[in-house]
Amino acid sequence: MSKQAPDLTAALCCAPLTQRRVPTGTAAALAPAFKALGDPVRLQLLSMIASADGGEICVCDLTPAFDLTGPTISHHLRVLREAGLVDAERRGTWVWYRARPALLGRLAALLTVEPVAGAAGPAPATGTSRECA
Amino acid sequence: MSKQAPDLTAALCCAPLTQRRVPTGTAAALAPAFKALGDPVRLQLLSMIASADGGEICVCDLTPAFDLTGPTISHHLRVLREAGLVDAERRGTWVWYRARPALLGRLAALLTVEPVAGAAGPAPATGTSRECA
DNA sequence: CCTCTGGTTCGACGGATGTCGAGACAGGGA
DNA sequence: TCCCTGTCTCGACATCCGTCGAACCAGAGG
Repeated sequence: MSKQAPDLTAALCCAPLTQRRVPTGTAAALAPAFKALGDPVRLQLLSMIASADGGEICVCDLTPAFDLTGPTISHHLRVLREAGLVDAERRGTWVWYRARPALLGRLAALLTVEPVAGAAGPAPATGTSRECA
Repeated sequence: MSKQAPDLTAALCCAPLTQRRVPTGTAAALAPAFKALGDPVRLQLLSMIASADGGEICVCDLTPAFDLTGPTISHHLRVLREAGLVDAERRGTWVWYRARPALLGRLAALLTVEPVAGAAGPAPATGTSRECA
């Protein structure tokens, strides 16, 4: 529980990679998220979760989509959870996963090659992104 | 040398993660790039390369920016190279690195949360059938 | 109560990864 | 020529990662 969602407060800057050098703190805060995406299974899991109808999906619908055992899928889901990319909630018998678009948007903004004025930032997110020019 | 630039032809689709499920081939092709970004040192190296003045930077300017030995920096640069994120060229005594914006843009598009319609140029005519050229 | 199903945690295994020192290679200059 | 600087390769080491089987926990019904 305590490892859920690494402190993204260190990633104050969200200017694109290609514009100015990313600070050490930002790199340290965002690299785990990229590492979590660095596995084909997790990439597909996140996609299935994020594109699910209704915004959420049950683990029972994720597991049969891969040639992997239950514990392995559960491990990958925990990695995504601890990276802050998804969130889980148990309702009755089943556990439902949903995506966290805030971090996803921040990663996309970091990799953007063109400035793309009016960045698609997390509108309902915490506080104001004052640091983002 | 033969490992330079993994076949990105498998990543035919470039629709955002959140729109539809990422195919297995796309996930397998793009996951190594995310894995390469999953290290704070490599994230800073790529940023220094991509944001360098003139579009390229010498290894001799990268190495002193970290508390790491030469071989370690060289290793990280090779990972970025083999992921197709950067390119290297030797000119005289020094080796110069430059970014490859194509793959970077594809990764950013995959993580985009909003379609960003109309952000650049006229509206896309075909609505949801956004096929990658 | 017991049992069944869904999901997670634990422990273990093989393979990959990050880091270093030592050495090799490339190019420029004395 | 020899040497010096810059960069990469090699070998080694400790650690981390992906995967599995077995066991464990949480709810829903009997």
